Order: sequence, then structure tokens, then C-alpha cells
Amino acid sequence: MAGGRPRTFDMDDALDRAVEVFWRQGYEGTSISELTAAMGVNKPSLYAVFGTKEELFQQVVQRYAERELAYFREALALPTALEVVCDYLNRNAVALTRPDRPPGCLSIQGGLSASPANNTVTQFLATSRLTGERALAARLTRARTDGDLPADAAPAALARFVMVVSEGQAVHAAAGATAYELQQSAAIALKAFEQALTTAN
Amino acid sequence: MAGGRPRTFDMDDALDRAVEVFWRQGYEGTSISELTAAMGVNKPSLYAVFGTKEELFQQVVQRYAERELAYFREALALPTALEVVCDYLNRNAVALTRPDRPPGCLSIQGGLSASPANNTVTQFLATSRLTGERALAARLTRARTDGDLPADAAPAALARFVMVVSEGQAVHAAAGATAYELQQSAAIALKAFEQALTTAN
DNA sequence: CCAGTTTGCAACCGATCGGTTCAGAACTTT
DNA sequence: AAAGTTCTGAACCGATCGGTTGCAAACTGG
Repeated sequence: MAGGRPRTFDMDDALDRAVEVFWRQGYEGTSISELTAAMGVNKPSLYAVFGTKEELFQQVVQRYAERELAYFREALALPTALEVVCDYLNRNAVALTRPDRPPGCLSIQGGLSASPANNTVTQFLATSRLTGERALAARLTRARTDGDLPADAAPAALARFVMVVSEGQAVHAAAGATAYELQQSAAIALKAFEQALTTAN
Repeated sequence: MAGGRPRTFDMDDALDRAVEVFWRQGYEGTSISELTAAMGVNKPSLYAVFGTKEELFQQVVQRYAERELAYFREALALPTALEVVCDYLNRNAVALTRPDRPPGCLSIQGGLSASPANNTVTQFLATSRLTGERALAARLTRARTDGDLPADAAPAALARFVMVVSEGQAVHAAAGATAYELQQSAAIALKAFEQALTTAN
């Protein structure tokens, strides 16, 4: 057994750098040479460690979900439906506009559309967004049995509405909207949600 | 003066075909050879008639706004703020999911993010979206003087909220949501808007 | 110090990118 | 029919794409 030549890069750091590049430029807007430069990894090592561009992208999205979307899972753990949604949309506004991060959301601008050759990337991101929506729907279903959502409320439709607002916030953030502006939109959306707490939907 | 060899393509038809390709694949996901194939225009003619890829894209976006976003301008012409927003969001749901069109919205998935080399495209689209938001804000400001929006309502914030919802609908549509699902979201959003009609915002 | 292992670096691969050049075909006017 | 104009088709341009190969450098265990 032998050690071999040591790496000049840290895998975790390199992946974080890749997250940033894909986040800012999207899948098709990012070239391998830009990635190797930003990650501090030479090309053969990149392929040895992370696989192809598409495989790297999947790891990037996973890392992004773990490190940058923690607030979503934390929001889901709050006691009532209203708290969940209020917390999520407001923290979303902040997360989408962090000055030390690219504006917007990787899960959307990473590849909302693409060449037919890269269709799997678009579908992969759509699926990962849908997973979040389903988690929220499940949380709202529980809220209905908990009693903080009316029995005749529609958790799937409400969850979809919340995700629609959150995606709209992301598009606006990518265009340069401020956290305050996005929170204003969140506040208006929450009025609709509050109404669902008392009325049939 | 002479006529020269006649073209084998129609400029208007060719531009419509280009709209469809950019709409489905985005700016960076579309190659010149895909465009020439879809438009029925050979490469030298494409450059002679439409200019560079970026110049063609600008004409494509303009054509898209003229032909595919007419319902937005029609909605703005309705008598009251509530009618304007209700009509817009519901017709948006239909327009984003037409079976004879690519799902989603060209103004968003055409280039939400891009390589630094194509940054102008992203900014161009963001500006064109902002133009729509400002038109809606102006319409809501008029509604305030008309009296169908409270004096203490915030037209800019309300317009931003409506555009956030509309952009979220577009992202959802790109992922395969149905018109019905998007109209459910529109209905929930409208409850928030209705509340703004009676209460301070 | 040497054998074995793993990395870094650079050159290379075919394919495609956006964009141009050029000869000849197809038209109109005289 | 000849001259003039405009378009088509294909070949071509340098650059870059994602991905690979080969070799020397840098480490470990014996």
C-alpha cells in the first residue's frame, strides 16, 4: 500500500466553489475550464473525483440543498402551518439576496431550460423542486390533522401556491430585487394564506 | 436596379420558428445550426437578415412580446384593479401551458442565468420583465386615483407581488404544471389581492 | 533508497461553437 | 440576351467545447 502524490485541493472546498459557479452561470453557461479554474482542480482530477460535468452538477445540487436550503427544513419543523409558511417565505427572501452568494436560486436558474442534449439536467432540477413542494404539502396535511389548518383546506394547492411565490421570489432576486422587496411580496402572499386558515379553499 | 435571387423563406415565419426554439431551449441552449434548420434559413442569410445570434434573440423577444403577451396588455385595459389582476393571472396560467407552445415563459427561461460572455442577454430579459411590472404598477396607481384601490395601498409592492406570482407560475409551467394547477395558485393569490382592496397594505 | 501508488500538468482528441467567404444559381431590368 | 443584383449551398475560419492520454512529480511503505 502506498500514499501517492497528495492532492493540492480540498474536495469539500472545491465542491463549494463549483456550487457558486453553477449557481451564478447555470449548467450550460458553465464550462469545464471555468470549473477547474474556480475549484483549483485540474481536469483529469476533476473527472477522477467528481465524474462528468453532469455528475458533478448532481453533487453540486445536493450540496446546495444541504448547505443553502437548511432554512426550508427548519421552517417545516415549526409548530403551525402559518409559522411554517411565514418563516419559509421570509427567510427565502433573505437567502436569495445574500451579498456573499449569487442572487437567486440554483435549483431554478441552474437549468430552467436547456438544449435537448442537456434535458436530463432540467428534469433533474424540476424533480428536486417538486420534492420540496411535496414535503411542504405533507407538512400542511399534518397541519390539517393537527387542527391549525381547516379540514376543508387543500394542502397540495396551498403548498403549490407557496412554492410558486418562492420561485417567483427567486426569479425576481436573479434580476436584482432586494430582500425587503421580496419580503413585501411574502407579506402579501401570507395574507392569502391566513385567509385559508379560517375559510374553505 | 434588379431583383436578385428570391428568398426561399418568409421572414415572419422564420422569426416565429426562432421564437419557438429559443423559448424551448433558452439562449445558450440554442445553436445557430438548430436555428437555421428550424427557420429554413441558411447561415449567410440568417446573418444578413437578422444579424448575430444576440441581435436575432432581441428580435425574437420583441416578437414574443407582441404575439404571445397580448393578454397582458388586454388585462391592463380592464376597468378595475381586481379585474386586471384576476384576468392576467388566469390567462397567464393558460398561456404558459398551451399544448401548441413550449411550456413556460421565454422572458424567463430564455436566459435566467448565463455565462459572463452572455450577460447582456440575462440583463436584457430582466429589463423586459421589469417593464411589464412597471406597466402594472402604473395601472394600479391609476386604480388608486380611480378609487378601486385604497388610498393607502402600495401599487409598486402589489405589482411586484403579482409579477412574482406570475413568474412562479412560469417556473412551475416549465416543470410541467397544468393550467388548472396554475389557476389554483392564481385564485389563492387573488385572495391576498382582494384583501388589499379593503385594508391598508 | 527503492517499489508502488496517486496526483498535477500539458498536450491532445474529435466535435461543435458562432461567424465568414466565395462561387454559382436565380431572379429583374434594360 | 446581357448586365446587374441578391440569394443559396458548402466549404472554411479560429476558438472552445467536454473529455482523455501519457508522463513526470510527489508522496508512502518496506
